[in-house]
Amino acid sequence: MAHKSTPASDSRRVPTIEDVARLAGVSTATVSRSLNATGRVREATRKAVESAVRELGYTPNFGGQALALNRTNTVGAIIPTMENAIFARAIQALQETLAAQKVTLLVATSQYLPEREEEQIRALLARGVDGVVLIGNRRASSAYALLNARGVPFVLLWSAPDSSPFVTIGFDNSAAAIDVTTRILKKGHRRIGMISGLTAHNDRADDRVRGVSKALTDNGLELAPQDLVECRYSLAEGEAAAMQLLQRQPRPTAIICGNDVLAAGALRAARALGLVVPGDLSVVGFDDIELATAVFPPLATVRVPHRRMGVAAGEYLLRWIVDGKRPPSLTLPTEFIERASLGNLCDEAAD
Amino acid sequence: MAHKSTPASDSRRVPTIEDVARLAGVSTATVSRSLNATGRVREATRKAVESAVRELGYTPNFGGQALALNRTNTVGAIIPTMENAIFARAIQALQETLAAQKVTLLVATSQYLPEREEEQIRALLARGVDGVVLIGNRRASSAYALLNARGVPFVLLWSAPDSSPFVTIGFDNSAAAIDVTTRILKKGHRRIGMISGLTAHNDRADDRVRGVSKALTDNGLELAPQDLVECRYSLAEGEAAAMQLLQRQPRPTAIICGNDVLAAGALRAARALGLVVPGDLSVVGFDDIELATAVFPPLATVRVPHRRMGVAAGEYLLRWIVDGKRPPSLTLPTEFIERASLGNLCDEAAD
DNA sequence: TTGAAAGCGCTAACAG
DNA sequence: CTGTTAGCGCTTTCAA
Repeated sequence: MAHKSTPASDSRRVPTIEDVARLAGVSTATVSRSLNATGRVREATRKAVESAVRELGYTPNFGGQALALNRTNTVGAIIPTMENAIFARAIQALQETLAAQKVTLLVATSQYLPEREEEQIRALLARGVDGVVLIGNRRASSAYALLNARGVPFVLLWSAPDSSPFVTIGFDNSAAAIDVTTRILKKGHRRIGMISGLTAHNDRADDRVRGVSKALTDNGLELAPQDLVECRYSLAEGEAAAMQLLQRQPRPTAIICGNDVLAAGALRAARALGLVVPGDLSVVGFDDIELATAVFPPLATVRVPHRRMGVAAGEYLLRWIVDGKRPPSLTLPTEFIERASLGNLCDEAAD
Repeated sequence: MAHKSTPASDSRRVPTIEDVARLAGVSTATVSRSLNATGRVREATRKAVESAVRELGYTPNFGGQALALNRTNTVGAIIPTMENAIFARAIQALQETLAAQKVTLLVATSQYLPEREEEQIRALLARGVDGVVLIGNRRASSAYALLNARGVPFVLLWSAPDSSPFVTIGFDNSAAAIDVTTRILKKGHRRIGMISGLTAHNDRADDRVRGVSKALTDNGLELAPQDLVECRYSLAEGEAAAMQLLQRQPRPTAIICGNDVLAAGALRAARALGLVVPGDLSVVGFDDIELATAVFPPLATVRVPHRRMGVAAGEYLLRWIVDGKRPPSLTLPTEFIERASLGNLCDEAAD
């Protein structure tokens, strides 16, 4: 008791709601009500509380609040990597959207490894996140089971609904790839190679390959096994993959890449082989990150709705967390961005 | 009481330590001890607890744990931006280091804005982070005051100790810039321009400018106001800045850039003006991110100890959090990376 | 409009 | 080696 009556002297101690209550001459309940604007509080009281808060520099204790509310105001996102800018814009937008509602974003990376992703899901859940954002819609059911067991709302980005019964906010990778391929065909290209990210656990990569393949088939061509090289999303691997494709005889006149990083690698390979882009070879990327215009020639690519996905993910999740009602999926458009790396084979022939 | 005796029927409820205790036939204290390996527990008991945990799918409640321990096992980092890869590798390394000790990393961005950074510090503190990582060592004292008031350990990355009394883990930006400049001078360049990030609230940028300036002065040259252009760290602004420098008569034979993104922009400007790099113009960057070798010609640049800073930040902070003892600062070496974008003016003259 | 008091789930003395 | 118990700081009935 004697201990309780003099804690104010302990100036180094982080102030609690009780300190505020004491200083304002009210109860802790009133402080809480006043701060959270829940329940009516007389204006004078509110003012008193406010000034006590200011004087003490009070901030609600996170643990206490989380415990009492059974809510952490935290959302977790697991992205494959932070090493390139692919997910940065979406994450940034997500963070801003959440922050506007006083919700913090926890970002983890999976390095494109399913086990690592599941580990991270577990970690986020253990930290009591109120919602989760994942990239892509194909993963082991055990991952979804974790989320469902806790009843934590989650949305999947970067993919279209697919057959998946989950909330998806993204775009149709396959359709986008079909569109790209069709445009390349229209330019007169017939020998087309593709460099893809590893499709094994990556629905986006897989869908893009399918799209290219379908478009070719629909036009009486085909994406033969040797026309497709899979590798990790790095400049060096993209370069090596392009080298491989360009060694073939006759070599492709166009290479479609699973993302802009791979495409930049392909550009480097072309240069190493003394090939001129787009004169000897056309290259198209995917994502439209800043890198696409940093290289030369600038990359024709597919612009993906980075920010809109991030914003929508935040909004959907926040609403879901509050009202408990699962939102519908959302599919956004992509846009083909024409740039110098894609050349017109017909024109050239006419040269 | 009647309520308390049947909660197990409530299968949807997230299990608590009490459920585990009940199922294992022990007390909650024993469960806690067993799980946290604090205090001796008989092997058989431990096994029983373990199986109960597994059966219920129990995970400690974050709020409860945070409240009891007065520790969230969370560290926050505030970086200027996620849009380019500059900080990605360090953050990744930091995250891995922390994760190994079951500590989660919270990443926020400040967009290079001091007010925004302070806001984020406040937010992190409100979330009860146990430690904080910031970039750079110059900021308003109010920012440091926030940290100190809460007594939260924090480290500053990317800079050298400077005059700052805080724990710094980084490198000497000025020395690195001097080194770069000296090398360029050795190559015979005499008209040297510089593109810098905005130095106003950015000690790294400022130190790099100082370094270049000092090296020039020491060699009987100078960095005149019109030889230096400041802009934001984007490709487009870097390009515009380079345009400005290259319009001068006589134009510089070398441009030193505050980072690789700016350098990539300079490369684009050179190309737009029909200048060949390094024949007509040399360009050097800073950071050595992947972009440096994605562009053509590949950028000579300064390799910064990204990963080592991230790892050290994690280790220092963890130790500090645990034992309460402030660690010393750490200054790491940088390395000049010679690549094709830097040409030899003497040789050329000799051609 | 306000206060008293009962938890939220967990840990750490303290006893045994 | 294990159980009892007293909080950690906050929110939220329930009364007044």
